Amino acid sequence: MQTSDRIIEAATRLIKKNGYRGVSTKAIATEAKVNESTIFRQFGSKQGILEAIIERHSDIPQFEKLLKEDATDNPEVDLLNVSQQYRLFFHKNADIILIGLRDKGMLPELDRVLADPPLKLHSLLVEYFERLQKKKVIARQDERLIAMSFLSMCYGFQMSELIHRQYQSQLVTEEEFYKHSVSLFVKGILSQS
Amino acid sequence: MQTSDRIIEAATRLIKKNGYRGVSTKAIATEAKVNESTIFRQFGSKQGILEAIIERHSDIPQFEKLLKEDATDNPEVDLLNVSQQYRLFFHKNADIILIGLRDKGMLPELDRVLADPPLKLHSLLVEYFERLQKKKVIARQDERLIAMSFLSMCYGFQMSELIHRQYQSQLVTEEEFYKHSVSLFVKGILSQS
DNA sequence: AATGCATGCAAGTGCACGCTTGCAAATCTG
DNA sequence: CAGATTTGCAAGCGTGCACTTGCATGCATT
Repeated sequence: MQTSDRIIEAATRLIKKNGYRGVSTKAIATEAKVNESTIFRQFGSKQGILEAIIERHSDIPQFEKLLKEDATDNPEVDLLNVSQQYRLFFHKNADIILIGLRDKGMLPELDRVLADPPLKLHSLLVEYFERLQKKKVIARQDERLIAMSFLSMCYGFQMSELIHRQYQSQLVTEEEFYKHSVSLFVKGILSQS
Repeated sequence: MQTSDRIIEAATRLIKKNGYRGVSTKAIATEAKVNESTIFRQFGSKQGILEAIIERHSDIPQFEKLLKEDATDNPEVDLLNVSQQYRLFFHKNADIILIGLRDKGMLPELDRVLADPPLKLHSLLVEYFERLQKKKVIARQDERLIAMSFLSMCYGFQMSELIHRQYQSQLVTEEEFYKHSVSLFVKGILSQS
């Protein structure tokens, strides 16, 4: 069915821009070139559209694999992989994340898309750094803190891109940022204080 | 006048939680224990409340001083100061930032509170790192990139605290985070590749 | 050709919202 | 105390919103 796709896409575009409450079903219908009644026949209610948007974009990143089975225990390699995966996650879910920021608290599942990945990634990074310390690959230090530093760096860069992209011409490209940041971070955790 | 204060505080609380469009003037009146008509006599319109909220919180951070006149050119010291200032900025403007995230695009000034500080800080950091390189305090590297790494780290940590504080019990405290992160970052930019 | 289904169209319903107004009570000010 | 200002109260206005419904039309399947 092509109609409901057009509705979902139109709604996504508008809600991302104006927030759920800032968009009327009439506006969605116009944007989707569809009669307003069709929306309700397809999704039942306005909230039904939002649920459909979320369901369609449910894409949860798989950090476990990168930091456990596939880990090389060379932090420069592994962390670059993780950062790429995280970046990919932001790109795939950009719409939902932006909607989630605007309409936090509307749907529990929407909040989870926003809150879960960083939490999950932090705990995996803690485990990873613990292991590297036991193997004496990196210096002794508080794993919680280095995990948080690395996570904040990636999270901050991506969020800033999402939130401010329209206002600021790209200061640095994603690729050079991660290449440089990961190596800078690794130097930091390798060196003995 | 105590009445308008109560209205502004009530409105801030509610808008932060539900977004501008998610809060009715009636709800604000109830929360402020004030008659609804009083709101309009005081602020003229619903948008007038929002403008008053913004005006009241206009608090722009002064990074220039820290990175120019007062700079010690010891990066560990200066960057810790900057991070503290940035952290302070987030605390003072937490309400507005959260509202700005929700209702981006409603008022130009609201958008600016959100977008300007990171941009400004980035350009100041670029200048700062340029100078340290000329003085051979730190190794040769792209100032734009180290500035962005440091900024993203601070921005990411603070944004994550603002956005997720309710969901995640604090993983690390602000103080230990900055103490650790700054020193890790400085190690990274000091070491020769 | 007949049946069923998705859609368009037009009209409408009820409700919540932003906002106004007139008047009385309360509170402040000189 | 007198006058002015600020509030509460109650009623109401117009509008936009989410959502419904009945009917007509096109379109695909059998």
